[in-house]
Amino acid sequence: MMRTIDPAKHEARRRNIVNAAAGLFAAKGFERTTTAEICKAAGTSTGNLFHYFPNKRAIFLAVFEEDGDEKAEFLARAVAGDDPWAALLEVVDLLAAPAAEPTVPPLVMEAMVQAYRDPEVEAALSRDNAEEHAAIAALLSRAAEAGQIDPGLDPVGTATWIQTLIGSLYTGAATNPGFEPAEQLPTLHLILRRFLRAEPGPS
Amino acid sequence: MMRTIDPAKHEARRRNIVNAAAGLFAAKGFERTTTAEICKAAGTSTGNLFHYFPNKRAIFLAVFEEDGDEKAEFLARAVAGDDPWAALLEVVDLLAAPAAEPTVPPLVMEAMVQAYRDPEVEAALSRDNAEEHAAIAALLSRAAEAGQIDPGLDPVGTATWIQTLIGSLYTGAATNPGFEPAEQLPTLHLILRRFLRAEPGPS
DNA sequence: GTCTATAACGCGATAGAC
DNA sequence: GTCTATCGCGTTATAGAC
Repeated sequence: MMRTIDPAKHEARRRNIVNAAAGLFAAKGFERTTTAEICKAAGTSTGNLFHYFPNKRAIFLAVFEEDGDEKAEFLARAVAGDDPWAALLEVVDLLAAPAAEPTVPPLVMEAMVQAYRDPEVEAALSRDNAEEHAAIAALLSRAAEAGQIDPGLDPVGTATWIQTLIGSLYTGAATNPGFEPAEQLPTLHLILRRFLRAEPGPS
Repeated sequence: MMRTIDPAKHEARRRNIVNAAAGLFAAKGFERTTTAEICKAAGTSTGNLFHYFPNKRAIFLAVFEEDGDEKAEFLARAVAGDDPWAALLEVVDLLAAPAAEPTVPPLVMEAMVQAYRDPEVEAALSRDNAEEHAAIAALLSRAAEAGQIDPGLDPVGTATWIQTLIGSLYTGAATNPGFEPAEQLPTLHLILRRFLRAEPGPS
């Protein structure tokens, strides 16, 4: 008598719940989304939902616990590449890409707000942030050595600014109705090019 | 027997409630702040609170309905000034200044999130946004005419980017613990100078 | 024995009657 | 200005299906 059955079905059901919840969290926010709504959207029921997750917060956290591995690999490969400047632009594009999906920017906003009160959300976000920051800072250092960017810039502080510039695509998409992150990418590249590649120069 | 009393006292009491609520909204967010807490913090009681405001949302809205006049004046004066580039930097500093106050960034985050669902909040924010955007775009046009910045930049799109850059100071302060907007202002100026004043140049 | 569904509890918040 | 009715939420206790 197969004791524990297919973990595949378990995962599928779990994912189904997470996906349904993600849509609701994006549309209505965490607190205004009720567990009953999640159940209805996922086609399941209360008892079942609390069989997969201990509480509502755990569902929210699960939304953001994905695809960490692929990104880490990509970042590692980029840092190790030959052309730091080109790699930097690729990293920027990679990190900016999800902003074009309609549900992601509101979810990111919600996560930033929740990170304020919930230490677990805070931890999850800062882990991701630190990973990206390290990769960007490393690329900036290497690009400076290679003479591709202004060597006078502090890699740590500059990396933070690049992250906030990418973040602007998310906040912009979440707040301005007509803001299309994909359209803004060329401008972001232009800003970075002019900011980073500028001659040290006077004043 | 004076029927309707001093509107001054009314306003003071109202302001008192709004200020107390603002602190709580900043610390705990809108939904997690209870009307009872607001009452306690404001030193009043439930019935009295609902005498001044119809519901909790109205209190939240009142937090953001202030000092509109002074800012509008300042913007108008800046646009009319002699040196558009200097005026632009002054406008940036003015709009960035509140980010240094500890309670403001979380409140702004909360407002951006609430603007998604609440049309009234959305309206209030976009009114402010449009005002600032118009001023910045006008300054960009004048600075381009005066040969102070790259004339190839689209004033409308560039103004939006400048707004998001300023917004980064708020989101950065709200998310990164060690992020000090005041310290980042010089870097913001540097980014703007290099981005905007660059020669049109090739590539 | 693992998964799913129903139903109900306790809590706390809003709002309005007094 | 106090007090409290009403309602909706997250959660759990209980019981049935695969």
